[in-house]
Amino acid sequence: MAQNDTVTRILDTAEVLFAERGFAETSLRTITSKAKVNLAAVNYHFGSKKSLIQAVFARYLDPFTERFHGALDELERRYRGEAIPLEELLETMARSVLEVPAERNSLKVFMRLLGLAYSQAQGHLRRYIQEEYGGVFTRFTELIRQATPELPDAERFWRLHFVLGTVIFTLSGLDALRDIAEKDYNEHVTVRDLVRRLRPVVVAAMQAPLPAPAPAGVREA
Amino acid sequence: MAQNDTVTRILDTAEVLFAERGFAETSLRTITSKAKVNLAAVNYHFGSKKSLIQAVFARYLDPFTERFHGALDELERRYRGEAIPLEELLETMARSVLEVPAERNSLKVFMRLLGLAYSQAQGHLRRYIQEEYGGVFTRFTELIRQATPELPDAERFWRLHFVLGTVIFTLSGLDALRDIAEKDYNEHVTVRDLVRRLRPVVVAAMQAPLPAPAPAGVREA
DNA sequence: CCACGTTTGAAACAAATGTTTATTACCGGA
DNA sequence: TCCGGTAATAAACATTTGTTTCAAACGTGG
Repeated sequence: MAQNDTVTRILDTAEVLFAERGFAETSLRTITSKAKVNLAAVNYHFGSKKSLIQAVFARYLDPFTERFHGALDELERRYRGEAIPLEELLETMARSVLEVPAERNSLKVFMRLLGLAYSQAQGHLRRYIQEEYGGVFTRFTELIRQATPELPDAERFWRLHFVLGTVIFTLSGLDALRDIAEKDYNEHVTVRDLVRRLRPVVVAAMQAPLPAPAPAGVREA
Repeated sequence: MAQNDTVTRILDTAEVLFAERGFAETSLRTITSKAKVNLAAVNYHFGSKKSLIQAVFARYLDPFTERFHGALDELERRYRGEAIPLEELLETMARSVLEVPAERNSLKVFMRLLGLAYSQAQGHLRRYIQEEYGGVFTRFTELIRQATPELPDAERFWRLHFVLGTVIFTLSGLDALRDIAEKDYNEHVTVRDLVRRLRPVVVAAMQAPLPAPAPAGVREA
């Protein structure tokens, strides 16, 4: 159990430091000293810093995709061929996201990591996540397509990313925002609280009227 | 003009490198070599890397805040005391954002920088932007408050950040998304195009029905 | 044309980074 | 008990980082 102990201690420490400061801003020495393991342990157990970063993500995304796939399975079984309602799909995704880190206790970290994965755009990370977990996302978007047949394909594509942006952006920047909200409105905000607030907004966004058609003949660099 | 030339050449090069890779991932040597200036020039003209980062932001945000303040002035004059409609406010903000980098030609860079400012959370950057440009944002949110009297204060606060998340997230990650969209839907997407698509979504998000009240007595870490 | 403050230039600096190397400690199975 | 490989440790490695130094080049006002 000694090996496992070192490995998980590294992962536990790394994930919160990454979430707090980003990848480049977190050195292996900071991680190992805080985790009380030897500096060389990271390269011994993971091979490199890149691989450590990927391992941190895998520890969240592996259980998530499994859970999410399972939830979608049940949803498809329940609706046997019928199109699954949009709210049902969004609800299921939210529940799957919320359940995973509950096994640990750091939903906040999970969200922040997702945000970093998008913005920091460490080339290797984006590629890794795409190749490793792109499948479940493809499946989800296909179900969304069936649930919103009135939307043109391109419009649905963009709206999905709009709401994805809302969710990831808000939840990953939660700490900073929470401070302001608590000071100004004197209410303590939990992640679940935010999800409750996000629900009607996300649904409204997906069902908003179509935009005015693009003015023809306008060019831009 | 020799000094100015070096300074702007550094800024021009730095802003696109920062936008592409982030701050920590961009070394001064990369900047100066690409800009064809001496390594020491950055420290000579800006003092430090931190100050260079702030200068990059100032070059966008100074004209923006000036323009935005002016646009809000005119709006208040036009409505002389009446509450300004929500769409009008959002439209004005969008226009102000779009106009600024048009003077240069890198709206993309501007958006990406905004995204980084949020996510990378370099302590000093957040503080700098807040102190230097917090005023215009406060003014804007107050006008939004008057335009949406039906929203509880806390709800409006969060929704503003929801839509802010949508916009910044989408526009700052545009390049990656554009590639997918172009491949799958065979349409070339411009920023102005996205803004057109964002408009109804943002309005719908702000006007979505209120969320169900929070279940009482639920605690969370 | 000269002198002086400003800007550039090449080199060096100290500090920090990810990674590698030997050496030692550990510990379960023959 | 002793042997095997696995894991932990301390030290060193080569790079890369931001910053500083000091001399040379520049350009402008007297």
